[in-house]
Amino acid sequence: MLIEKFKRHIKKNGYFKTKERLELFEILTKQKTPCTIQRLVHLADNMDEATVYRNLELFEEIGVTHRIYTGWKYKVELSDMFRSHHHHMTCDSCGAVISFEESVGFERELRKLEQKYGFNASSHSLELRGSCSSCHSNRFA
Amino acid sequence: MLIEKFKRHIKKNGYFKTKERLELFEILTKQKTPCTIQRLVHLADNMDEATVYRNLELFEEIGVTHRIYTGWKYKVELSDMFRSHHHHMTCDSCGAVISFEESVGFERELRKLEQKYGFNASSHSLELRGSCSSCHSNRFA
DNA sequence: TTAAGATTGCAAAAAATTTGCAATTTAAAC
DNA sequence: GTTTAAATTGCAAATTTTTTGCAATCTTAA
Repeated sequence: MLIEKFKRHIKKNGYFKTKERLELFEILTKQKTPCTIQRLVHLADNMDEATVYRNLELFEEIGVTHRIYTGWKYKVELSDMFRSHHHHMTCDSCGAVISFEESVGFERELRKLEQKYGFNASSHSLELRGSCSSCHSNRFA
Repeated sequence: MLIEKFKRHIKKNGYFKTKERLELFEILTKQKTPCTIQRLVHLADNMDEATVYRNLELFEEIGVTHRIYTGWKYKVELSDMFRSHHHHMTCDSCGAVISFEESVGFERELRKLEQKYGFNASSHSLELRGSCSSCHSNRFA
């Protein structure tokens, strides 16, 4: 269970496992696409805004979540620790967010890159913007 | 000259070429790394904050700039129209931002991806986070 | 069960962004 | 060059987002 892993992770990092943190995590697990902070504040309506902010910061610090920039705002989603590694394509016309896994070929390119620059990548993000298949097939509709 | 191209682009889109816009553009051309909005507001200290915001929005709308999420904030930089296509690696320990061009192999993967999902990508961003060569070679210093 | 320390809610402050409007600037027509 | 209509700016105020201090509450480990 994800939630169990989360509890362990929180403890391992020396923090308390509070009902607010569990709930915020639950909310995050339910999201199909990355979520703005405002939306999370809204969804977590039984806890204080400040608590949401403080916990999102904590989550990011201990690697539970990460932020990505999709469309026009940055958004939050569970990190690879709790969700399989993936990237996004965002449709500028309908707003759809399509997640995809990265290819072996892409990983290989990434490794080449790290080698070339002596850079040690702990994470990476790849975001595409454009138009999804249903939007550009309806272009003249 | 970049600035000439910028002037033409502004006109082509039906907007006025004001000294504020020219100056903001100049500032952008001088940045070696992506810049937070706050920093731009600071650099453009002879124009009103609201003007900076309004013009950055305009620049984004007509494709002069784009935003990327680097480190912890999103930042603004000139788009491919005014700067050669590239991506970034950000060092989490010293904050250095290294720009790199994308490889042919990577482009190929991208095209495969578009084909697979019928997605028409008008732009994409790839951001790496991690530690740069000088930082991890000094890890034990 | 208790005590120490972490976390929360609340209220207020600070920071970031947006908006309305009068004054100014721009571009195009004369 | 003037003139004129429309776009843009600066300013002040409003709004929205994020952060902070602190007392009350909750969590953990003993």
